[in-house]
Amino acid sequence: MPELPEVETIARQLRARGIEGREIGSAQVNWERTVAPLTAATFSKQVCGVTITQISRVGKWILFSLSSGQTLMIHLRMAGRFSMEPGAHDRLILRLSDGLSLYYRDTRKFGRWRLVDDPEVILSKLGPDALTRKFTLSYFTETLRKRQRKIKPLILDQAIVAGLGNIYADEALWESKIHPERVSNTLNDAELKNLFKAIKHVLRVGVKNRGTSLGKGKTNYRDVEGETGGHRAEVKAYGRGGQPCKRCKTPLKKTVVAQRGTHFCPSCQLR
DNA sequence: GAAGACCTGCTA
DNA sequence: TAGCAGGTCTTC
Repeated sequence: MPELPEVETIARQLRARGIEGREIGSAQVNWERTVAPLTAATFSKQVCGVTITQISRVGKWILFSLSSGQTLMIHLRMAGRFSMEPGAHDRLILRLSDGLSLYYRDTRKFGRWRLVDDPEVILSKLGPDALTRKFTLSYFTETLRKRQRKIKPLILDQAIVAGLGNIYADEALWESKIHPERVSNTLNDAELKNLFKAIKHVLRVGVKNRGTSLGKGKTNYRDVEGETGGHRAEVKAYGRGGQPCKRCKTPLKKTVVAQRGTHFCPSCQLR
């Protein structure tokens, strides 16, 4: 569930909570696959006594730089979240200096904590982060022209551009009036530019609103403080099948594209 | 490409 | 009870 804006919100809040500079006294791993391929014992041993020097984000990854020289790379997948308070479904707990604890909660157990010597082993497989200057219009244009693939799965592909997930992909396509099944190399210059700008726009606004929370319950997105994201009210396409388009009033359609639920306006997003 | 796997919980 | 969910990985 968390995409770039949600992950960025969480990284900012972890810094605001003073996690940087704290030493890990011990790690309690309650679901061993979270730290795979390491075992819980090896993971705990390797992070014990190590200080978290810096917290950053690339795409949907959260990076904890460690004083040991290693990097703890965390991917929240569908339902991972952090809390400063204990709760149900805590899969990993870091006991930090000064009595502070950091709780990693993950109802669906999909999230992964990777302890690596060199983060590039993972990061080099990603395309540029959508909100950095590395993600340029010329890169985007050249990359999409070379491909002959439906546009929605292309912009969801983290090796092309890192950060978009199913919500913001639908939002960016709605914003730029492009049908999700358009084939990438049929897009003209104006369309490519509009889509590029829309991707940056929807993600920036998403960050400003501290992410998007939809449904209810234990798998719904919450930030570190337990708050829902404020972007829900700004969503134009995702989850709005059957409701009127906010541009032209035509009822939006919900279909499946590349095995993902997809929401679009059949009137203003032309194929 | 598509389908299944990994998981649990919510909704219809 | 079946179907679906904000993500990715593996295997056809």
